[in-house]
Amino acid sequence: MTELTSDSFDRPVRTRFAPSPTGFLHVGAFRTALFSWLVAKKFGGQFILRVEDTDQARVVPGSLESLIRSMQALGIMYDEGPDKSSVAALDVQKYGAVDPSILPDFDGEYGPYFQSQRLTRYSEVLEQLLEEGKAYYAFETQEELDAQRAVAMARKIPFLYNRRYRDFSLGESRDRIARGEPAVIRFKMPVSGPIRTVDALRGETIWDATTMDDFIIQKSDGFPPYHLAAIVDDHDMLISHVLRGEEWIPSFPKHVCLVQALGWEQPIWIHAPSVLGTDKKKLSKRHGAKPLIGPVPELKDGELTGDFLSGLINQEGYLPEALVNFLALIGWSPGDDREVMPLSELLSAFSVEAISTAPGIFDADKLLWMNGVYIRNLSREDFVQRALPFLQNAKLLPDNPNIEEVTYASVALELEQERVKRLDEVSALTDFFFPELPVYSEKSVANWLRKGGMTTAAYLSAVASSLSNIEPWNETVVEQAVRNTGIEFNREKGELTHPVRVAVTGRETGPGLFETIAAMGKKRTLTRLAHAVELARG
RNA sequence: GGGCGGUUAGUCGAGUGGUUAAGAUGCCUCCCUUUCACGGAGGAGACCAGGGGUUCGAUCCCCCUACCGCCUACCA
Repeated sequence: MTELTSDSFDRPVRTRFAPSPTGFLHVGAFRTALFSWLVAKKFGGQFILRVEDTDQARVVPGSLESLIRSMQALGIMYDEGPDKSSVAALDVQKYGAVDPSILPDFDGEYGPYFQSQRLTRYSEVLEQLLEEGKAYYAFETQEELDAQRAVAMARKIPFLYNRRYRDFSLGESRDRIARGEPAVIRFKMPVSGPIRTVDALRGETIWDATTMDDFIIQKSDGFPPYHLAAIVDDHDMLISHVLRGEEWIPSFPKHVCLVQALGWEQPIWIHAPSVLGTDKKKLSKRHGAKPLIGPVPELKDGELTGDFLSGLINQEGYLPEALVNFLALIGWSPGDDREVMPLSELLSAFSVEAISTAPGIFDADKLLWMNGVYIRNLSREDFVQRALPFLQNAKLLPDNPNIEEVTYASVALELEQERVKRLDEVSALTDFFFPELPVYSEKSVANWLRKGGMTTAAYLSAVASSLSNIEPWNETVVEQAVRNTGIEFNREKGELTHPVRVAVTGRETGPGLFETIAAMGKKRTLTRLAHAVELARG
């Protein structure tokens, strides 16, 4: 088993997250990025963001900005990666505009960090491989390959490229290219024998070379595919630990052979387990995963559609810190029974060895619980600060509220804090505070207003008149007044409070009755009481 | 079809050649409370995927099978 501590590894620890800008950042990809970040920070190393945009056709406008904003929101930022100038050099049409204020001024020493800007470096490597006879030009067209594949499929035998051009002379190939013939470059994999790979978590795997073919390392458009670009960049960027998703395991031997052919030292390879949806299928942009930051236009059959997906953080109201905590626990655990752990604690508890090899399911119920825990742990001020925008989204608060409006909303918010599990719930929880009259739920009116009829009407009138005289208007005095009236009417417990609650809030559940009344103020309370008296009379 | 990876309650997961197999979430009950939520106390829920070995003894070690997943592109 490869040693995993930084002491046993003579290079500084550097890890990377290397997404392709083909959509929004979702929880599955982010979980793996988080693991990478944790490894780097655990050993005082650097975390790099590298954009894998070698497939130019799949670049989606806006995905780059969404990616960076999400990482920023989650507090998992890169030490090296896209900066103002490298982003400015991008085709705005293709990548979408990126607000420069979210970008760092400098990218780092090993850039550029966009693969599309590293083409000359790939050519160098390709040239070397060609010269050393470790790679070769191949002239099949896409159509020819497709046809061959179809034949193999029909005969139910595995398709392997026939290596037709493996031993062609380089000179002859170059002539054909000079004549304008399109070609790709393929890497010479061993034709037979065992290929050994070592993963830090899963140990050694022996692969049979006869089941592998000579894969493409330069496409006919001149771009390298992932297999080549990632290997070159990981080397050039001095990546010490390549931590990626387990979907890369099948191509692991290709990467190991490439590194070997180039005479480079293997990084420590770590394949983290997938994050699955409730249906046990891997979460992906196309399957069940939601964006961290939204809204994001959905990509359907390669086309952007108007079905905007909502963001977990800014629209559904999950706290970034709760998300980070929760996600860290999918595929990793501290080894004891701790679960609610802020980032700093996650960092000190983290270890590569404790990463699991088994995929984990994204359990939305448990996330909801944990989000509630984090919301309750927020200071009142912090909670209000974060919740206010959700009230504005719901139009309960104007876009430019005055001081009084903010103060009133803040008090309402504070009363609901311990009940909130997602920030977007605050509107439904506090909406009755705002209009002159709340929406009276039919059920509540029937149960607590109409049922008592004239008796209830009399009781509520008495409550109203008693409240109209009190001074000062605060929770204690309000409670005293209501309770005294209740006693006069021989009411206690629910009989005493429920009709009043329904009268002033329109519903049966909510924060403490007296603090609610105190918060709403005298005018609003009396207006509602008067209305409820009418409702009770039928 | 082939290759690879995975398998401890619904879910997340700890764990060890001998344990009553942690804990959390979700569910249920009770307590607290004016209600809801929070909090507190309990409860149900796992033949440790199945079958063979090895062993005095296997959830743990080995083999086989099943199931699930991933890859099988001039995508990443």
